[in-house]
Amino acid sequence: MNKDFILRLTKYKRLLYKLKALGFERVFSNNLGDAIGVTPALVRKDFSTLSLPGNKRGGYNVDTLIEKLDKILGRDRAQHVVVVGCGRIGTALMEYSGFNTDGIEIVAGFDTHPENVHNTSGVPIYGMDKLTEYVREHDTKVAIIAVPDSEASKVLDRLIDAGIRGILNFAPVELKCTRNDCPGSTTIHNVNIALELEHLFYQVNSQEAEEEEAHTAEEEVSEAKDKDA
Amino acid sequence: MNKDFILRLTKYKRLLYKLKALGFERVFSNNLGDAIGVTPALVRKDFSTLSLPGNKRGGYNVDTLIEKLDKILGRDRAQHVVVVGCGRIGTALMEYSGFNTDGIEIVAGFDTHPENVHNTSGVPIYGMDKLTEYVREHDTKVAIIAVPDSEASKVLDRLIDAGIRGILNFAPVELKCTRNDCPGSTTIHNVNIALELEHLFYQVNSQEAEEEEAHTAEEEVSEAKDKDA
DNA sequence: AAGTTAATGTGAATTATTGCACATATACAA
DNA sequence: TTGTATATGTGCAATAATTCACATTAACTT
Repeated sequence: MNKDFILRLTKYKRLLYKLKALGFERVFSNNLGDAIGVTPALVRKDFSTLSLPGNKRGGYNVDTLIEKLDKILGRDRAQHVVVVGCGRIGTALMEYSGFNTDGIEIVAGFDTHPENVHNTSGVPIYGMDKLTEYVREHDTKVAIIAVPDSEASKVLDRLIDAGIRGILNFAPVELKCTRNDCPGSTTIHNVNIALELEHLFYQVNSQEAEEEEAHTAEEEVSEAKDKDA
Repeated sequence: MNKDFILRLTKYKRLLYKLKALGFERVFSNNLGDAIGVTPALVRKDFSTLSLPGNKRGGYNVDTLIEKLDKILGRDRAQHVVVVGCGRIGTALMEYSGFNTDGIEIVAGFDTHPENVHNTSGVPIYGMDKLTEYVREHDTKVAIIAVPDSEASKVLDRLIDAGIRGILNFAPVELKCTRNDCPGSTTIHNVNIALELEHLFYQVNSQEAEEEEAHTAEEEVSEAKDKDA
């Protein structure tokens, strides 16, 4: 069960919801493949490994796929998230519009100075001292870390202690769990924006280098042609 | 040249900067491997494919690695980014602290209503009508999209027309370039927060399911033992 | 009702990625 | 200077991921 695989599943699911909204009743592996950028064979293989059934000629039933994928991806349960750190990024996330349609809800925010938080989102903001209690009481499993990097690992510890099992980290440090009670039991995703940008710069730069090379090669070819002529 | 590979390179680089700051002069493949979570063999393989030289006993020279990686990752050029959409997320990014140390700088923001933007970052904010001009004049290659989903693909088009080659998209839609002049020439990274969260929920949920299973299995084992006894 | 077309489902082949293991070289010690 | 320990560099092996190719079967057509 690999990262890319799960990512594809969520992409399938979101796409299927959109298709359903458009009135689609069934869909083919090549439609799905085109839309999320993989080969139809891979789509079929994915569905095959999940035992998602299709019809030999009629493709896949959209409703069936959605239902089964929702189950597999755990949408049958409430998907509640807390945000720790209510600065610019934290509060921005609370207002983020892309969640509601996915059954995900940010239910609370925590900050060392909740009284200073400028919050227009309607999500309640509590002091950090309430964090553990809240998470335990509400049996919250997923949290977003949006604190400064200096606080991040401290917060991580507290979250794990409180029972959080999935963490999305926006702090500009690569968090990973070093404690012995953690391996396997807590998943951390780092959204490292600087890293993403560097990645982009690399691609852009190397692309340009390639193009220059290609250009040079072209020139050489045309020179060769000139020679021939 | 795969995605994970490039990601590892940037991780190596960042780690090396930290190590340099700590006074390290050389470093071993197992140090690096431990820190970024891969085997030492893979580190050596990576460096080998990039012809990054090491010493048979003395490991790798930190300065050399940094210098070469910076070149490979394109840090020898200015790394300027513009942000399109100066809402909560856009302005939050402008204040983001993790960039400066990486030679990345957000140089301008664009918004349909620049006069309404509450901006404390010092980054100049312009109207959308200035976007193309600015990008062309400053030869900017990378942009962040932080507009509502309804605007995202429109903005994407404008950015590509203006000459942007790398895009980090925070709008809650999966952007990809559908135009014929685009394939290969523009790289788009989607930071889809909802997708990330779904991913986490999936992992958390499936982990719990596994644990329950394991628990059940354990019980069965202990029952079997009871039977034996 | 029979034939044809067009899709799935999947074993096998291919390709990409990662890890192993050891020859090789180099820093350091005695 | 000689020996030894230790880390690299890399062909090869193992594993994982993807694609191919085609048998299979269900929906349409006639």
